[in-house]
Order: sequence, then structure tokens, then C-alpha cells
Amino acid sequence: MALRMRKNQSPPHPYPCPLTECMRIIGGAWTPNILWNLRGGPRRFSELKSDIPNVSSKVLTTRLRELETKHVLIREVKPTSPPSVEYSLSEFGEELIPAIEAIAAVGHKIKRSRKNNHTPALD
Amino acid sequence: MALRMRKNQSPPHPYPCPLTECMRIIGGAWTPNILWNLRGGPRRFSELKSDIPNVSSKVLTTRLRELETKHVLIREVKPTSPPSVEYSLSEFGEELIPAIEAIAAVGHKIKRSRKNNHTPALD
DNA sequence: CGGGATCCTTTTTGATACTG
DNA sequence: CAGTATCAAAAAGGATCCCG
Repeated sequence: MALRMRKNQSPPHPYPCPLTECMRIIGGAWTPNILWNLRGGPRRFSELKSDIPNVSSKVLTTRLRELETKHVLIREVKPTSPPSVEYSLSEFGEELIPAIEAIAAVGHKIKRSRKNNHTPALD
Repeated sequence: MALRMRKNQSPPHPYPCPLTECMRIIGGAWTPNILWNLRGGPRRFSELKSDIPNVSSKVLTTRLRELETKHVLIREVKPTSPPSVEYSLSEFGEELIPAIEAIAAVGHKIKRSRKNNHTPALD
């Protein structure tokens, strides 16, 4: 009787499968996009900002900070004037790319079937 | 001057890259899990519920309905008593599996490096 | 068994304005 | 350029009870 499960108040992120780990990284809004745009090499803040048309500075910053914390990407401040900051994928970040591309591949399939009017009716 | 971009009030889901399409499908909490557990064949509601330990009925239902609407999976009511409902991947749903598996693969890598204490510090 | 209906809390996102 | 601060809105998620 000593250890008793609390039924309610489940732990923050309950599920224990191999999917969660990755989803917690790429799950945020715009995150896949950031990774996508870094796949070709380093990008600066303002480049990313225009790569990703509707993202706000705030959200972009937030996402970048998260990814940095998680060691997915590397932030390098170049001592130029005006200041510029370059973001690039870490080695670990590179390992996410196959997943990102698999996701993009699905996106392409969807777009194609929409055109051909096989319309998997996504909306 | 006829067509003028509204700068504010961005559309519901702004970003226009091939990633969005798929992320809108698999992005919900537990959604990857559901897909993951359906990859081996049809599952019933209660099976999924116990496949995915901490999910609530409500959320599970919500996700399943969404996926059904998006034609990712098929819901079949079996006229048994007590009633049972079987969910399975549609043909389109099967096309998501590679992405799901790529995501899971990343999850495995992460877990492995945690064990070996390469710790990519994900928390 | 397989949910639906409510209600409520947390988390996330965004708009806007400002700064070194 | 590369952010920060603040505020507000909205989704998303969860708890609980109920039902055929």
C-alpha cells in the first residue's frame, strides 16, 4: 500500500513511445520550417524571418532558443556591425533532417493529390 | 491596387511549405501514437486506449475523429454486443507511416545517446 | 464498450511597440 | 540587425460526469 498511483494529475508528458522524443523537438509551430530552412547551411535571423513569411520575431526567437537549448542548432554571433547572428544545425540537428524530409514528402504527396483531385480532403 | 495584402490578421495556418500539410495531421497530442499503433493493423477504441496509457477518452476520440475526417483512418462499427469499433489506416494513412517511422527513428537515437551519456540534453 | 457534453486550466501563439 | 517586453487571444488538453 505504500506506493499508490495518483490517478489524476498525470505527469507533464505522459507517453512513453519513441515518437514523443522527436515530436517534442519538432512539434512547435514553425519549428519544422526552421529546420527545413537550415538544412542547406547556416542562416541568419533575418534570413529565417523572411524564409518563413508569417512568423513573428517573438515566436521565431522563442523557437530558436528552444532548439538551441536542446542542442539541435548552434547560434553564433558574428562580431560585425551591424551585428549578425548565424544559426546552423548541430550534428544532432542533422539527425532530425530525415524525419523532416519524410514529413515534407508526405506534404508533397498531399499537394499532388489535391491537384489531381484525388483530394484526401484535408482541411 | 486592387489586390492588397492585409498585413495583420494572418490566415489560420500561415506557413506555406510542404511541412505544414503533414504537421497539421500528425501534430496533435497523441496523434503520432495513434498512427504508430495502427501500423500493425486495425485496433479497437479500447485497445488504443490501453496502447496509449495516459490518454483520456475525450482526447482519443477527438484525435480519432480528426483523423477520420482527414481520411487518414477508417472507422468501422462492428454490430456486436457489446458494440465494438475498429479503426484502421486508410490507404492515405499508410502514406504517413514512413514519416512516423522516421520520427520514431530519431526518438531511438535520442534514447540511445542518453544511455551512453552523449546526452543531447533534451528535457 | 465507445463515446458525448461540459467546464476549466494550461500552453501556445500572435500583435504591437520598443531597444542596443 | 536581432532581438525583448507586454498584453491579449486562442487553441489545446484534461477532469468529470453521463449515456445508449
